[in-house]
Amino acid sequence: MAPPMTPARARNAAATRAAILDAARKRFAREGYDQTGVREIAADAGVDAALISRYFGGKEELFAEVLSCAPSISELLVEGREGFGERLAHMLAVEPMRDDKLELILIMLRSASSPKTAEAVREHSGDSFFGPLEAFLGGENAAVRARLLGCLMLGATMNRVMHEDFMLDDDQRRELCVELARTIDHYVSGDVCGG
Amino acid sequence: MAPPMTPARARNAAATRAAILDAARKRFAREGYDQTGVREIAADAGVDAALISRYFGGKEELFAEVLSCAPSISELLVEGREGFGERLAHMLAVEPMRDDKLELILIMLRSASSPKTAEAVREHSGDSFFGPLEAFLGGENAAVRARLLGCLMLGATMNRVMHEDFMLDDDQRRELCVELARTIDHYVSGDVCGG
DNA sequence: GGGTCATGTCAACAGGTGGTGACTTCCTAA
DNA sequence: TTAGGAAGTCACCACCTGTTGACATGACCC
Repeated sequence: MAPPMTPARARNAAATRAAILDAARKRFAREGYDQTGVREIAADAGVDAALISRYFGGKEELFAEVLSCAPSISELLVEGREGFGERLAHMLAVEPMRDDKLELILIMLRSASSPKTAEAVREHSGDSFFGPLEAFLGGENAAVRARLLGCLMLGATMNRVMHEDFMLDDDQRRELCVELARTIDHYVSGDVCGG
Repeated sequence: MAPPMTPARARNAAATRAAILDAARKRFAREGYDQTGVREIAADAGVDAALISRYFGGKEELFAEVLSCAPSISELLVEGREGFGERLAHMLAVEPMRDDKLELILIMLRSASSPKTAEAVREHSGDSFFGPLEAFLGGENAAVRARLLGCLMLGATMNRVMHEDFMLDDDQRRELCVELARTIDHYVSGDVCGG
């Protein structure tokens, strides 16, 4: 008589930790820190809620751990400058939301207002967002251009999730994508538009 | 012998309502819906927390009322197209945060993640943000350009409040302002940059 | 001046939150 | 085979939140 339902993972602490971390990352990205309860995370992970406090110390520490494990912005940059604007704009505006790519932005976006997480989000976006972006851009005013790109990325993502796909139809979203790509490339290259 | 401490407002329902509304607007803009408790709002307004439910039906209805009373984006548009980009960029990036101007954006920003308010925010931003903006822009693709401006405004505001003034010094913020103004004017005029 | 209704106060409740400690179960090493 | 500890489960606590109903008090009209 086997145990009623060994849930694919049999008393493996590392796997349990990973499962919690994974469930938390998805929940935080979709709902934000405040709207996510430890019981929901635990249910998703198939574990008891008490384990979250046991393994991570608490919900707040779990969030910090999620942030530090989340994929950095670097994954967007490895393909280099060629067609960067188009790729990024496409991902921001027309592609179906890729959780694995935009997850970090979504987490930051939806948890930036919570005082418990604001500090962690701020620190992490400095280290894992603007840092790599500045290095990628290079040049004298890289910091400023990185912020401009950041505005565009955060604003686009927020607008897209707040309203359903910007409240635009597919054609309009493609138009938006074209303009977005131009602006992004403009910020990347660093040359001015109007003289 | 005057009453011991008539707190500036003596059993005036309209004034009490207004005081609650005012306190709520400021709190919602600074902390967001979730982080604001009815007891805090009531304390700011100098009234009892029970009056919020009595006058507005509940916290959620109070938020809706705040939204519908908040100044629309139109106030930014009345000065017309001349120097619009520079004015807007200046306000977004270098001016000290004007509560009266950016309050609506801040409220939407900080309360967009809460399921209780998401619907109201979505509706209101359609009616009071993108609507007037589209009308202001005019032209064939006004809807798309309005969204682009929306991305920039939301993203800039979010970046500015998330990090302390973009994590930039004054000179860099002025640089950022210049580029921002260019991009804004570009979206407003609707002509393309690179050919 | 007294009745009456609007206005304001207070205490308590129900629901939900994260966290904690005692208990059980399973694996493993002596 | 059996102690011992790791891994997991459960019940419960303390806290906070929005809301409600009963009560007090003021103003206003007859």
